[in-house]
Amino acid sequence: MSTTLLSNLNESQRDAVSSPAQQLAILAGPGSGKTHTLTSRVAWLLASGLQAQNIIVATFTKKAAKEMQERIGKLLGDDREQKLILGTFHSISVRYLRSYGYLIGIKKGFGVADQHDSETIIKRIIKKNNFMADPKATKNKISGRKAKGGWGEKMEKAMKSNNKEVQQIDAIYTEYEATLKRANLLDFDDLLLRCVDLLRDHPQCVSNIEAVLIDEFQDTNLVQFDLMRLMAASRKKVTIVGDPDQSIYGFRSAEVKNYLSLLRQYPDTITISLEENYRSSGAILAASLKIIQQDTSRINKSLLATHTVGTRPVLRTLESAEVEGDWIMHEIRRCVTLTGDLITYGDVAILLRSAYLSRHIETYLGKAGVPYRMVGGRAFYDRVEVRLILYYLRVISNPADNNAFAEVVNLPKRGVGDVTVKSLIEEADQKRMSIWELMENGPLATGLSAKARNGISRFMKIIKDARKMLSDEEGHTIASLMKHVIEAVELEDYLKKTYPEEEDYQSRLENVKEILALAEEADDPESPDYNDEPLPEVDGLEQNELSTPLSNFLAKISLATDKRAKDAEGEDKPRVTISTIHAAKGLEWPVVFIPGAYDGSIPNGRADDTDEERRLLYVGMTRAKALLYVSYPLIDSRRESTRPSNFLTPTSLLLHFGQKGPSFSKQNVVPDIAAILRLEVPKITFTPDELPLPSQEDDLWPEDGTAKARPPKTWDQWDGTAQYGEPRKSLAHDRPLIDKRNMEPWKPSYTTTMTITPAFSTAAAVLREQPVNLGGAGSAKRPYTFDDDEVVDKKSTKRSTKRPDGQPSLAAYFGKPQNSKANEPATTITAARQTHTTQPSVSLPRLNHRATLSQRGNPRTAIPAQIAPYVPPTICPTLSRHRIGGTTSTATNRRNIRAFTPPESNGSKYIFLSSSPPRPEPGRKEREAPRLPMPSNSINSIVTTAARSASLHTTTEDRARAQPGRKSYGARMGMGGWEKRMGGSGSWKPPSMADR
DNA sequence: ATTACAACCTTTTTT
DNA sequence: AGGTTGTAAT
Repeated sequence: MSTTLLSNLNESQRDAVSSPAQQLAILAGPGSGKTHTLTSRVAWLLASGLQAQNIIVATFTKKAAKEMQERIGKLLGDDREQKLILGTFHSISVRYLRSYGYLIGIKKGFGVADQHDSETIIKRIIKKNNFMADPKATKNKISGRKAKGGWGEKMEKAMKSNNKEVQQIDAIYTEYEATLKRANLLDFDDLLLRCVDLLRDHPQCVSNIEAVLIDEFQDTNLVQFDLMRLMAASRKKVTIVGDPDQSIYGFRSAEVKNYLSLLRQYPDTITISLEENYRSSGAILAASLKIIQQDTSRINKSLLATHTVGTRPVLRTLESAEVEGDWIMHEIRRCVTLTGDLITYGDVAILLRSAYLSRHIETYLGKAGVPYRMVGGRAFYDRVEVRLILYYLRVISNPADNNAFAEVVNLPKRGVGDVTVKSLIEEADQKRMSIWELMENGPLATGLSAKARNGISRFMKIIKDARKMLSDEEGHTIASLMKHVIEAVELEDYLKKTYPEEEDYQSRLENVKEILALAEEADDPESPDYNDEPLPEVDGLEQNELSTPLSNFLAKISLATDKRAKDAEGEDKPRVTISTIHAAKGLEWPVVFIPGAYDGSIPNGRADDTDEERRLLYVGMTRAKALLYVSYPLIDSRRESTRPSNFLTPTSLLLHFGQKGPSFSKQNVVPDIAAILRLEVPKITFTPDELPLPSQEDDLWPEDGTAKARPPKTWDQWDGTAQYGEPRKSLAHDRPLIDKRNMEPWKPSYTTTMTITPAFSTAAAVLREQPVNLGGAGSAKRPYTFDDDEVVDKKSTKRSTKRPDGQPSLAAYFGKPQNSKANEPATTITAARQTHTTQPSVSLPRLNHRATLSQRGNPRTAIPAQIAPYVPPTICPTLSRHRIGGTTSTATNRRNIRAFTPPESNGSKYIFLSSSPPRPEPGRKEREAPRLPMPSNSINSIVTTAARSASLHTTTEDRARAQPGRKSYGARMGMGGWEKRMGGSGSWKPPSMADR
């Protein structure tokens, strides 16, 4: 068992999983197999004799918890994973509070106040007191203080403080807490704080706990750190996994410093770093590393590419946010079309700093018929119809919940307006009771109109009826309560009236059904309701259930971040994903766009921690496997002019980005993508005329973002984009952009043998788009578009003599010592490339093949064994397939799940290599604790790793010729096939089955 | 005076 | 999409 467990891991992962250390810190860079390692660690602990019910695994998101449980389940093969105490910090806290909360005076049936509730309460308090504070900011401040361990002494200081603002927040805080208490609500921070109280005062609750494992440790705040310590108090066996570079929740009081606190708290902590990246191309990693290294205060940590260098990331300037949307749509189409079926819509993600930035993008995707789904958009639970039902249930569960009462007393409209509600709340507050009690008990100071009074009593009647059902012996399932509400408010009629559009109405009805189904699931004792095992009995401690099935159901939903984007019909259809960067953490896609990379957006104007904004960009970039596009408009959606993000302007970045999308007709672009995705290189055959694209190149918009007129594109049916020079408005957005064929991803026809002719490429353009363009003639001409004088003016002269600091030399890329003359190989490359581009057409490699279509019509094929990329022994096939997060398209998943057979050892057949050579790791065995990771030469290591891959894997004649010294690396990996193919003839031929 | 509705403006990130 | 503001209807 243990051997099987470990055989799926690389060396450092194995060390981590099987470490006997009491306290273990795993620093895991992006794409390093973090989840895999953590799940294996859990399995390992179980195998070594720990009991599942005595292990706590805390994650940060519900999604992560779910995935973790599934993966542990798969690893174990029995049902023990069900017994783990596994969930988000918040949900684990709720479980403890439910069972033991009585010990610290928590009242039965307590509810959870979510973000929205907290905000409305604060808003009301602000209004009532005529404060000028911003509710959201205030909420964050209050939450921040609570997350730092409560109000305590700080409040006392504040009382004495003369600072008006502090005093104000203080007043709001006091009233806010009182309101929550009266309504028997705990907010998110309370859940953690109260649980800390509980475990501190009654450590017996966790006396059974044998091990505590924390995921995404860099996102924990001080309270969560305390919680971890308290949970682990009895055996002090702790494993944490995290990456300081991916700390993006500082705004929510996450403390990167917690890692240091850990070392202080447990001086014997062993730290192990996972450095190999199994996700991204070398070029993407190199660029990402450049970004994150701008933060000089960070713990330097290296990142080692295991994939080929691949195509340079793109940094694109566009005229406006609108054009940016249009451009993204075209680039997506270009990717999908020109790579054959290597890339589908499901492989593409658009990651945003802010959700609202999606507007223009959605418009254009919608117009072009590109299917997409929005993650982190309005959640399922935020839909009006769902909220209505849930808030009714909350009043039913807890009539003292004024918030919920106010939310739905006039939904649907019953003639109870804002004014009435407001005065009721105020009176109730004054009398220290709930509105409900107020209405039940006493004479009202508030004068109510007959209409309002009538409306309120109709509302209360519905609630009372439901509560009668609740106290009845039978018929008090959650679903039956829901049905009662749905009927009583005539929800269907209401929805039909409010949303007359049939489609809209139907989808809302679907949501109602969905929430009903959820309730039925919760009612069903048979359903495998994840994570609802009661806490294990602890000797000498009584559990006292504080929640009812209903309140538990509601609490769970409050904690559900899970945007139920379950579109049953769309499940099979690949879709472009649009998401915030935050919500994309832990996920990966072959192609990633990061639009809106302008100053004010990233870094965000409201953010006060620039380093965190930078990390956010880093997280976004490292989601990409093969292609990465960063872009910014010169005019944002508010029509204000912008400057590119400061993170992207340093000179040292120039080499790492291209200015526009790659030329897919260049011979290594598509094969490299295939290699990174571990797919067969598609056979691409079509005539240019048939291309459902206005251009094969990313040349529809000028690279500097100006609106200059461009030569009209001769492409039938194309009418939208040839009109540069017109004012922005006049782009023909409302006309159909593309003809019918484009509604579907293009599929290659196998009857026509064809080549792609670069329609508008000049030699210079082609040069500029070389996947790894390191400053040859093409880029020297008009290197980059930043309005950074220094760069534009000096570069062309400076480049050949002296490099700006931190700018890796060409030599570095090719693995030569830094001090060798850099421009020598450059000229050679240039010459070779020019020779190359004099050929009229460039063929993409043709490979015979295409096994039977895989399940459910997915036209893509996994790599058949005989042409599989070579994998060096250290890189385990399953790991390279590992994926974190499970929400990319099913098509993607399917492809990745496919068994991968390492090739037999006849190297000469392998064509598109991936993966870097094994890296010797001297001294790794005698690891000492605690150890701050990494020598600081990580820049070099990534660059040279990338360089080796380049020379090994990017298989063009010109590059091969440009590097006389290359063979010293190359021989190792069986270049025989290439040697033969290149044969010295000078005319490059794509590899094909004919060669076999 | 209160409520309902249409038109406009503004959007950080989330358990 | 939410919130705010202005205006018509009750």
